[in-house]
Formats: sequence, structure tokens, C-alpha cells
Amino acid sequence: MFSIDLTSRIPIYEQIYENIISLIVKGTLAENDQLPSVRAFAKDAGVNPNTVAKAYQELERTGIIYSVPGRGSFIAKPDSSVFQNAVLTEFDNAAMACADRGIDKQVLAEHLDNIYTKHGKGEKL
Amino acid sequence: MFSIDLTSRIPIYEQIYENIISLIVKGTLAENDQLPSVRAFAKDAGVNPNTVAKAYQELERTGIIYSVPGRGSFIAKPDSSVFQNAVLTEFDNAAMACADRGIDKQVLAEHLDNIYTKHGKGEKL
DNA sequence: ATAGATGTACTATCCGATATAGTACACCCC
DNA sequence: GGGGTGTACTATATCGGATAGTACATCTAT
Repeated sequence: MFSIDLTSRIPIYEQIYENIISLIVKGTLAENDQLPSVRAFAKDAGVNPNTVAKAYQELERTGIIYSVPGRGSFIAKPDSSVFQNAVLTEFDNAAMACADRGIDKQVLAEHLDNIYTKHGKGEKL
Repeated sequence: MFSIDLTSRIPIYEQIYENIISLIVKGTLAENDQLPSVRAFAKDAGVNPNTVAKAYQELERTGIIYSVPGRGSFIAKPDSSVFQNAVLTEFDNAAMACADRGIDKQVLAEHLDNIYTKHGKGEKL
């Protein structure tokens, strides 16, 4: 259910963080759904419970989940802006890097078309 | 002349690598221009010569510069594709992450517009 | 009340990538 | 020959991330 890449440069706890968000956006996880426990997640993913705990704490800090001592962790009321800010910043940075290297805007526009058609989403235009 | 961020998550040698490419794309560095020596660069940037050497070796490995033993390092014949592949991949990844979070394609298109107008480039359309 | 599961906190340790330090070598130009 | 160059190599230091282990308070279920 969760895809973790141990070899990535991106820290595991960040991958978990992004993974949860992704599942919420995709609708797999909805408001008040219970997350796997820190220990269960850790066992399933083959990582240390502390690493999962770190991800959960970060998710709670940003208001994406809420944790009840003794009960578990649950999805908070989804707020799309929380999810979108980070990736939009990434997008801007990537686009600026492309501009710096003299890549035409039209080329990037074409890439956008390909991505949004392949993903079968964003056909709201 | 070179901007290095010691606090960044990105390794210094990668920053140097990107820095050189950026200067080539911007036209500040042209074919056969000589780069500062490993030791000079290191002193100027306040880093270890080995770190600069690592960046230069990577630049030579990818064909962006060429080094002449005893002479110095020089800009090779620019091949834009070498510069653009990496940033285009980054762009695609960022765009896909946005799509995964349900961001409208049109929103990204607007971001592109802003970036390319602010940068005063890419007005070739 | 008891047992078990939960999130959380804390310390200690390990590991890998990165960066640094220092030295050495071969090459080229003046 | 002297000084500059890129390159190679070993060793050390540092830092973030991950792990290991323990402990505690809280909740649920029995």
C-alpha cells in the first residue's frame, strides 16, 4: 500500500509524509480514516518505528492528520491548499531552472499536455 | 561570480556543476573559455579544492568541459541537450506531482506564464 | 482491574554521503 | 627549474538520517 524507496536521496520520513498526502488526494484515505499504527506501518515498510513516528509528527504538525493518545492517528479534514503549496513551489523551481537553460515555454507547455493526458486527469479544460 | 549555498541540502559539488552550466547557458562562459583553476575557485568560494575538483570531473565526464593536464579546464562545445535533459526531467516530475495532488493544468499554465514573463525570457512565442 | 495497543519522548549508536585536510604525481608553460 | 595546472589517493571530520532500546501516559477491550 505504501511505496518506500530506501535508496532515494529523499529521507524515508519525507517519503511517508508524501505518501499519506498522495493517498488522501487520490481518495484512498478520507477524513477520520484511521492510519496504520506507527509500529504496524514500520513493520510493513521494513523501517524503524521512530522513522514512521517522525513522519506522523510532521503530518500532525501541518494539520494533515490528528493523533489521539492511546487511540491512533486519523486523517484530519482535508485542506487542499496544504497539499498543493509544496508541489507548486517545486513546480515553479523546476520551471525556472528550465527557463534558465533557455528552454522554450512552448516546450514546457507540451510536456504539460503529455503529462496530463497520460495521467488521465486534468481534462477539465 | 559563483553563488554557493553551504546550508543547502544539495551537495556543494552539484551546486558548482549547475552553476557552470548556468553561466554557459547565459552566455557568460563561451566555448574554449578557461575556468578558474580548482584551487582558485576553491579559495574564492571558501570551499575545499577537492570539492571543486569533484565538480570539474563530473563536468568533464558529461562532456560539458574539457581539462588539459597542466593547462587548465575549458568550456567544451556547448550541446544544449546536455543541459536541458536534467531540468526537463525535474520539470516532468514536478508537474506529475502537481497532477497527483489534483492541481488543474490551467493553474500550472498560469504559473508558467508568470515565470516566463518575470524572467523576461522565453518571449519567442 | 488487567492486559494490550496506541502515540510520544528520550538517549544512544550506527551508517553513509559530504566535506575537509594533506600529500603526491604528471603535465604544461614561461 | 619554478610555478601553475588537473588528478589521485588516504585519512579524518561532520552531519543528517536511520536504527535500537526503553519508558511513559492514554485509551480500549476483556
